[in-house]
Amino acid sequence: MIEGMAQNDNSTQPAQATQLASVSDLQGLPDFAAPAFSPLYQQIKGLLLKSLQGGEWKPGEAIPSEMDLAARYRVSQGTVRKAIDELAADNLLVRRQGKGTFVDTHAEKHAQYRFLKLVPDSGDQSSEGPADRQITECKRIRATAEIAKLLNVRTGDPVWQAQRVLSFSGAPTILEDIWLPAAPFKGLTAERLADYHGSMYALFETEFGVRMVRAVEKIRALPANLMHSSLLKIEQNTPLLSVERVAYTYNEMPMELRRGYYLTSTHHYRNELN
Amino acid sequence: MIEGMAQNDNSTQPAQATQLASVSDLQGLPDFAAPAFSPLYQQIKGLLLKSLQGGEWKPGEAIPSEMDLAARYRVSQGTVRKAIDELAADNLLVRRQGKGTFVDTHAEKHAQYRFLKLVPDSGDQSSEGPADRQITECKRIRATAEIAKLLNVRTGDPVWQAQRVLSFSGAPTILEDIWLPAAPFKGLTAERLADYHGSMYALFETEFGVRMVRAVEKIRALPANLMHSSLLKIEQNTPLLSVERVAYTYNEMPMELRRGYYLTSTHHYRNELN
DNA sequence: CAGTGGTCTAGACCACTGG
DNA sequence: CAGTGGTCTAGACCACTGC
Repeated sequence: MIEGMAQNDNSTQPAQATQLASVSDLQGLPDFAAPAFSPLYQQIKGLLLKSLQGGEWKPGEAIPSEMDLAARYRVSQGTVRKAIDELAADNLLVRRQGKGTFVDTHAEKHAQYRFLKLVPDSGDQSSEGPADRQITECKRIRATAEIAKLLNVRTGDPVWQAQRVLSFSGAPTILEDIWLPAAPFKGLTAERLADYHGSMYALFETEFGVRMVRAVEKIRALPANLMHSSLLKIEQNTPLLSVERVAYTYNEMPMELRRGYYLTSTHHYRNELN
Repeated sequence: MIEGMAQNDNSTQPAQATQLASVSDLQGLPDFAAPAFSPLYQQIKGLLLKSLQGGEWKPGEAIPSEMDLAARYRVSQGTVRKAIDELAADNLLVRRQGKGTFVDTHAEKHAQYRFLKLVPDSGDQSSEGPADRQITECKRIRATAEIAKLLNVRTGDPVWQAQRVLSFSGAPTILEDIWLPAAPFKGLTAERLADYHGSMYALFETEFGVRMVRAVEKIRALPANLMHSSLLKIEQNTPLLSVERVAYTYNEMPMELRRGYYLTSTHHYRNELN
């Protein structure tokens, strides 16, 4: 099927965008639905995405060269290039001049804290040592309606519930409650969480083949309750930054719910707006 | 000088990247300094940026067509295109197929709340009416050392200090303290702030020619003090989201310091991570 | 219909990496 | 040195806008 796409009949004329049979044709959408023109490079992007999801190329590995992909899909290098450009912009791929294009991974220095935006007030991330991680809980429970909805599973489905405390320079600073659908994370234990050296998302990739691609956070201020105060060693009602994060893998599939409580006396959440 | 750049001597061969005399040559940097190769399209981007800063094209206006710019700079359309692509990605320009490329502006629907990430918990931004804005203060003061440093002016320099309260559906929700360097905002008054229909950044553009391009926020949780509680009509010590924002115009020049205090009982700060 | 941005190709050369 | 991504060009045609 790959072979048949976007073939150009006239070899002296450059090929133009060729429309594959679109999904809407098969679904019998009404005529007033937009014809959904999609340029060639978007279709290529879709095919690359499918290969990434399917695990044809694993995190950290190189994908075929632009020339190879151009040959495979029967399009020009420039078209492949544009597709890869977009995937690189989405942080799914990483280009390295002279070496190749690689599947991005959380298991690398540059992406160590990709989703953690809490930084010391000094601004110097490296001034403080690596975070000390303490797993305080890891058990299998049944999803409440609320959790189930956010994780896109059914109420009562099995999910992992974990809790951990992160300390910087010995000071407990972050408390996190984490929920994961049980199925994709079969075999998770507190030990594996505790023993792993690297970010939690790197572990998800390495041990379970689940790559987080995107996340959405809802941030609030709220007073520390009894649990917060005892685990973070602060007084009750101390204002905490509440960060509810839903992380998604490919296909907008939610794979993690994380409720973080950040102590912001010596750190702050840093955000850039463009 | 524009005419002389990147001229191609050989008309049968495509031109290659031509290196203009670089700044470092003039500054006599040591030899071990990187030669700072910069591709043609980056140089074009720089020239476009200079025209934007210089006000050659004003917010909302169309810039010359890609073909015109290619002719002006003596490069191919593709090279201009790539320069514009980057400026569009930075939200400095907006492309509109069939119409042209325009200087982006805050004075438009799609950018109305570009820097305000507080949304109602319902998620439906349009469910609540437009914010009710109440200016509670606008006066000229002398910059404290702290304010001066963030605004990149000298301690004691004149700055505007304004305060306002935003209410959604009648409920006070946001309190903002705002500091602006006095010089670029000559003639600001509480009336002008109050009377203007549109975002504050749109006013800055329209009335003072100051276009905010980028901003950085530091977010914390803190307890409401007396002032917060009275202006937002809440109890003291209610946890508030504290959002300190520094907004920059071209050239990384800070032009506004804004300290926002958000009530997060019915709203939350929404952030997307990629 | 002309003019704009958007897509696609083919081919050349440059910059960088590693054997 | 070969192989990779990065830049640049020239030219063609497509999609969209507005007169």
